[in-house]
Amino acid sequence: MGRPRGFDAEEALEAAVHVFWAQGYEGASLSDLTTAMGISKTSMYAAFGNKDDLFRRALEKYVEGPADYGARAVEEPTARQVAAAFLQGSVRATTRPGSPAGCLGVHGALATSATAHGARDVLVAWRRDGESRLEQRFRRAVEEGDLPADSDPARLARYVMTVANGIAVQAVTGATRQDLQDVADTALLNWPSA
Amino acid sequence: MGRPRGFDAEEALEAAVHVFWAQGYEGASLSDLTTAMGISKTSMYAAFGNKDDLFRRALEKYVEGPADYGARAVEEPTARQVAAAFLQGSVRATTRPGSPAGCLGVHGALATSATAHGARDVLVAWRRDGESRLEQRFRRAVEEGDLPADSDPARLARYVMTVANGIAVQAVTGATRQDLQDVADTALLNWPSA
DNA sequence: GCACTTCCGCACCAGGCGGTACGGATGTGC
DNA sequence: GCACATCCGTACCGCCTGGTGCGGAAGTGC
Repeated sequence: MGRPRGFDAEEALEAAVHVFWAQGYEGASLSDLTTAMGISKTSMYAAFGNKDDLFRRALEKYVEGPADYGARAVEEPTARQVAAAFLQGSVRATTRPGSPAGCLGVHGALATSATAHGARDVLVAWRRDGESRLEQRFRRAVEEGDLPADSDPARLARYVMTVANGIAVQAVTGATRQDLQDVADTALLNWPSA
Repeated sequence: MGRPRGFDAEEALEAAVHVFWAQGYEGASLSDLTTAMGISKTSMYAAFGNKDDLFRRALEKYVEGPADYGARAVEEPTARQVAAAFLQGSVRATTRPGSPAGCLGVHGALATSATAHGARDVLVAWRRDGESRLEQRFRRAVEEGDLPADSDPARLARYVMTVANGIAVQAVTGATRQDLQDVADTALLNWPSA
């Protein structure tokens, strides 16, 4: 009952994802966001709560969409393929034509003004979670004999995540998709095998 | 002649370096800066110009101080030692006790609000310059027979820089010095040799 | 101790920030 | 078509931003 919402919330959220992706949490002002979303501040507050809530919703949408390569990578059959898929996924996500360069998560995680601490903490937790999923996957690979028994799953996971983070930084500062694919390939030259 | 300045400009600049390092260009407000520097806004403007100029001066001091590992690394005798020194330098600089975690350059390069474009461009240029110094050094290594003849110096340089950038991101989000040293070691396991 | 130069604390500026109060417009179920 | 719930444009809030004008205090060389 009552008058229904005059805009598509999912579409508006999609627009917000792009703004946060391009400008980070702090760099994205409410004006930037609502202009891109095509709605007024009032509508945004009614529909999403506040800037912080909007960011969390946007992050969810980002994780399920452009950044779903993490969840898919761990499904690969071997540890090497997991690592390759993860890095290739990060290369593609951070250099996607028509989308902002870089990674929404990395942008936001480095935001440091006091008002952005909430957003930052969410992102740090997300990154940690991704790393721990990789670690568990690599631990399974050791059990399955797919990685040498003396491998250190935590260390490998951290290595892969670090390279992916570096790729995100490079993408923002102008590296091309091919440049970064070369980096990803280079990073995997020494991958341990059982 | 006239009344001399009541504070040490180099000391004040040092304080500004720490604030920019911890909070990035956008995250560091004039209040944050002048409070840490122990001077008034007026004095800061008289001594340094404006926020942008202050940032450039701070970056210079950062490059000559905490981030001088780049210039020193390329002096190492072999390409492998160059890469190892560069990565170890970045690990140490980004996890230095008593200093902010992470890299001033990476923080600032990801700052994206329109007012920060000046600072960002300076940092992107700095990063590019560092990468090209590494590339030149690796090209020399190929000539000297220190790297295989079919090595790609640009690719190796980009790889090293990418890992270093990833290290900076990880440092901000809580990785320890030991964690990151492990990452650096892992990154060098596959280093090509002639 | 004088004339002069520089410093620097205070009060202020316009503009943007995230966020909200209000009330008329708009659509709903009955 | 009525009563009601919801939407949303406007106008506004206090606060902080980077930056400045002013005038008295402070130190200089002579």
